[in-house]
Amino acid sequence: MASYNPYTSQPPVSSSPAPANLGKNDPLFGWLPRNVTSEQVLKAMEGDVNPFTKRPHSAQYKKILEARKKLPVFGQMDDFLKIFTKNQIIVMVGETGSGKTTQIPQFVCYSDLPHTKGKMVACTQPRRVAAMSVAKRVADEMDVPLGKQVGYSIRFEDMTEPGTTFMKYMTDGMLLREAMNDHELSRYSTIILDEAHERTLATDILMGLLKGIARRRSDLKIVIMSATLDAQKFQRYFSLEGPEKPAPLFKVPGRTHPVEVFYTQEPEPDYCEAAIRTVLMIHRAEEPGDILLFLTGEEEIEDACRKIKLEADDLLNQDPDSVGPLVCIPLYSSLPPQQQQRIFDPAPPPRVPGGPPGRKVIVSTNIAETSLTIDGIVYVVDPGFFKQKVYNPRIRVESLLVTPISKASAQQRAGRAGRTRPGKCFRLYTEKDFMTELEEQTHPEILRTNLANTVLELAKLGVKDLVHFDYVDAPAPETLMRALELLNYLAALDDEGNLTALGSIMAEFPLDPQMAKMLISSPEFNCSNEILTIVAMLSVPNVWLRPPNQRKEADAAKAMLTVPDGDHLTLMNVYNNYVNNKHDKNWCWNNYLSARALMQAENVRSQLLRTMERYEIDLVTTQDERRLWTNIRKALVCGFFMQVAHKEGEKNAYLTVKDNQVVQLHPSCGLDTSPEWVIFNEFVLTTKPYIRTVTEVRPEWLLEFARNYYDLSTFPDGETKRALMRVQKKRSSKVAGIIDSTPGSGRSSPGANNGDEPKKKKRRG
DNA sequence: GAGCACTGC
Repeated sequence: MASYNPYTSQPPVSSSPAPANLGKNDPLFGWLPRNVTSEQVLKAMEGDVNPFTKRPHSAQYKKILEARKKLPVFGQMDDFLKIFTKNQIIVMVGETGSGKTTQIPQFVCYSDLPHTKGKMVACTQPRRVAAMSVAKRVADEMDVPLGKQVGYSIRFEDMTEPGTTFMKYMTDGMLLREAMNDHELSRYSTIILDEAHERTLATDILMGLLKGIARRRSDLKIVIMSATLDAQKFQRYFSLEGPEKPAPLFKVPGRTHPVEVFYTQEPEPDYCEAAIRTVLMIHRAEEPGDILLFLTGEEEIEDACRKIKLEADDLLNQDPDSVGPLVCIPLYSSLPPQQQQRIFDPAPPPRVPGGPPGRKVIVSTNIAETSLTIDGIVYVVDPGFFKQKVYNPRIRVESLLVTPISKASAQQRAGRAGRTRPGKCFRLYTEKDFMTELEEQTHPEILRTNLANTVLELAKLGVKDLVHFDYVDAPAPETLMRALELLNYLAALDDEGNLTALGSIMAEFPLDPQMAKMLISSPEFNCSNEILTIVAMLSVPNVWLRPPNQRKEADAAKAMLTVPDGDHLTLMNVYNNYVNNKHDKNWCWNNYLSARALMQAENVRSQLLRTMERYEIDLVTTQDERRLWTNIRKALVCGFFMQVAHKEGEKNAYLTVKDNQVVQLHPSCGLDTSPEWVIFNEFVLTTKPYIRTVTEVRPEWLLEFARNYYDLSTFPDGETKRALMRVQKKRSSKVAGIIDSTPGSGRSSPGANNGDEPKKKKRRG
């Protein structure tokens, strides 16, 4: 045998097939997959031939390599490779600036050699932009074109080449999707979960899955990358051989500058006012350097920017010799990208040459804590609050609450001051409160959210017992019960909790179960074309723009597009008009519509259409408009029968069916009457309990298309139940009238409204 | 008569 077989002394955890024989001049000649030394890797990296493409390394490559060598993680390659060789699961901690996201996956590729066995290395990210930009960087570092050996996969964009790509960055949600149709994730030899400490829903579910897969697939290696504070928890969670053997930890220091932290002496009663005062104090008294202030939402941010600007201009006029000019830049996600770019503008120049330098203040939501990094920040002002989604399973409502941040979050915020040079962080709470009042970690998303979608995904992932699934943190039983109950009513799960054929298709759609059910049912009502549009519109951010100084004009424009029969029909009408106006941005602008959101809706619509085609769900429509609208409203009932409210009393007060929550129509609602029965897309708890995106429905549809849920014997007593009973009585006598066609036995008169004809509308008010 | 923390499929 001429060539050496590299697999004879392979460690037991691997069961990979033998690679193609390598010639003596191949940079990988003689390497033992998963038993590669740092000497071998360094030699290959510094060699003239790219070991993965067999092409000469470019000059650019060598330059980048020199920069990579300065990263803290690079100096620990040897340690990493040793620990990777010896273990199936590793927990790795690398602080900001360590280079872990770009380097560790490359080290893994050099050791694992996935391309020699037809496998891939995956590295997940919580955000799309991160997956894209890191993949681009790593492709450059490995001297390959993006989308070939190194690629990425995110929703709407697959930049990989089957058979060529062996290093794939992807969003955590995307890997979860793949797992639904490949329960063992068999395409991957190593899976790296990055930013695990963020505890997104997808990462949490992946951790549970991977723990199970690791037991069945000894050839799969797993690397969990996280921030310091969470490492122990993950080490314990991934101790496959019992609690006394936690998963090994690999730790890399960060490369940041020290940040001095200051606390207030007393608690601040008004954090917004205190924040503004602190920013101005820094501006007056501290060395040059930009400021980052964390507030909780758009309104607070815009208000603070106005006030800071006013006061700073005053200071500049009073004392131009010692105070420089100041610009204040708001930052939150609903700002158009162009305005978000402003955060990278340089600070303003001195007002006069040689005068005091200018300063930039960024007033931001939590988006600047994780998603966006801004270089040049020297001062952080942290009032200690953020808006958090919380779910109340009892009344099935998610709401946003201003809550104190966690210690981990406070640490992260402070760190934003030390990216380019030593900085300062001003915390607007006392040190005692920091020590005693703040939680260690932010609650993971799985504990704060409606899990209907997740439970359906888990069922599709083959998890039989959802309650006893090995969660890193188990959700509240009531939240799981609510999800199981909804999915059972939607017929996605049977009474034993098993996934039905319908549920299996529902899970394929990137939609909430109610919307998936509605879409799948819609061909029966000859309106799948329209329901598809409505579902797409409901999946994107609000399309209505309402600039503060043009509210009247915006409302008038909205009225022109409103369909008084229901907000769902209005959404469809907006989309159709958008398409009829050739997707014109100016048309959007003139009608106070967000072109960005409408483009997104179009994108989502075409993705959903592809899934429909895959499952042969017909795209059909009804020609007659009034008939079409009725059919659409019937199809709505098939998904949203649990989100129905009944008008009770005089003053537009509604009561949700079964839950008996008192709610009102949201002021954005376009109905011109207040109908007796309405279906709603969401229940929001803001200043009052509101139902938003509302359409009128007929009670007989509820009884007909959602028989199980509208089994009146399960209803609490009350006006809703009595009203439904009257409808039921009428229906049964109508049915009796049809069966026993004796004249006069049926109550219904000929030509009674059968639901296909429009009703006359009463004007409200 | 009111919003819209942030992601992801």
